[in-house]
Amino acid sequence: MSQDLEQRKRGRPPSLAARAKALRAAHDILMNEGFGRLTIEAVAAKSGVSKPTIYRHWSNASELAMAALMIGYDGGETGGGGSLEDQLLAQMRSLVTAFATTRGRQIALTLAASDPESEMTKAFRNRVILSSRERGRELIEGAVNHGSMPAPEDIEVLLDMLYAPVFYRLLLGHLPLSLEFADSVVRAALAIMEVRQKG
Amino acid sequence: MSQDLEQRKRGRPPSLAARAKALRAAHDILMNEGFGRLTIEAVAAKSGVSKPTIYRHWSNASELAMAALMIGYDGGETGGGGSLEDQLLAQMRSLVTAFATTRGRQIALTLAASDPESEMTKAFRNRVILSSRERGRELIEGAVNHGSMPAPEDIEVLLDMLYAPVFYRLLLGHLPLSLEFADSVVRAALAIMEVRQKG
DNA sequence: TTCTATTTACGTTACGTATCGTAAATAAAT
DNA sequence: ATTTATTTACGATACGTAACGTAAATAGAA
Repeated sequence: MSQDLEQRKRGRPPSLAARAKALRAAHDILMNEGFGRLTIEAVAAKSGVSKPTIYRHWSNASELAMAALMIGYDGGETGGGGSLEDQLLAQMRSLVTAFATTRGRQIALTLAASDPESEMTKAFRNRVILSSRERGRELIEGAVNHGSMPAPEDIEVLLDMLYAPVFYRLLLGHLPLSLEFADSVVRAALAIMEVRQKG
Repeated sequence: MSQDLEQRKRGRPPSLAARAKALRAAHDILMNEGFGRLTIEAVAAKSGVSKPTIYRHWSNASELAMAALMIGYDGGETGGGGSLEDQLLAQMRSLVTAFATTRGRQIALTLAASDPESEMTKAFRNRVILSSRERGRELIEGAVNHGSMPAPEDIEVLLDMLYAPVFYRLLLGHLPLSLEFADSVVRAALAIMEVRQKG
């Protein structure tokens, strides 16, 4: 076997097909019936994947729910090319798309509003809020190192200004979380950087 | 409430109907499908009694199987009246009746042949073999105290001669376990007692 | 190269319990 | 005597795992 391919473990490999079936079923239940109806038994029944197999991939229903929620959200990682603005725009749009639906927002709210110490809440915060912010940091630091933009005076402030408005709307729901809104936030944040550079 | 009636516990009483339904279903499964098919899930499905309720009455499938097996066996306790011979005959017939069917014998064999330390085997030994023997002891001692027969020289030997042949045939199956056989054993044992009395 | 042995995953079925809403009982208050 | 409060059992549903037979893979022997 070629040395640049990861050597496959002995024995029957885990089935990506089974995993995908379970995730799709979980996603369907989340979107169509709601968070409360997402149970291991329901996913097994709907997907045809056995409970032992589901438990081989995820520890509990919360983990599965989180993974299912993430199906439509790739963290902007596909936006590898283009300028910093292009990349940030791609990430923001992906983020917004994942939660813009009514049900998506309900689920996110349920997650964020539950016990702060619950696995679900911690998973949401880590997987979505903090990881999005870290991805943004990577993009900005990459652009600075690349010489395509000057180092910001305070990158933490910049990151907060990028992501706070999106999660603010997501969690409060007082105004629509649209792609236009995502674009505006990115452009405004970058404009601040340009002003600072000129001033 | 009358003081000679056991005061009923507070709260919802256990349901004798539920218990009876579960026992009947278990008995049907034992007789029609065999010991291996007797599972808590099968009994719940067949009887309509929930698994939690079944577990309130019996600790596991083995206990339930034993209880179901005993449905047709009342330990000869109904033979309250009559002579010692009448009582022993009634008990022996009841015992034989419980195991005389092909399936009954298969089940008893399965029980007796399994791991000597298993709960099932212990339960069978205690509930059937030893308790039958103890019931016989009670009947004989009752008759002696009653003055209707003299004390046997060795009651343990007498009990063995009464019950060993029945269980011997039950467990080996080399000859039929019939009501006539039960009658013969009782009469032979009593005849020995009479001979000893005269000799 | 083919065959056999071994390892690991999958599905089936069962286990035994947790949680919750409801039912059936008694105890206490009115 | 009636109503309300409290206790305990029931059924529904879900959880998470055990055991087993089979499938899908690699490793080793021939």
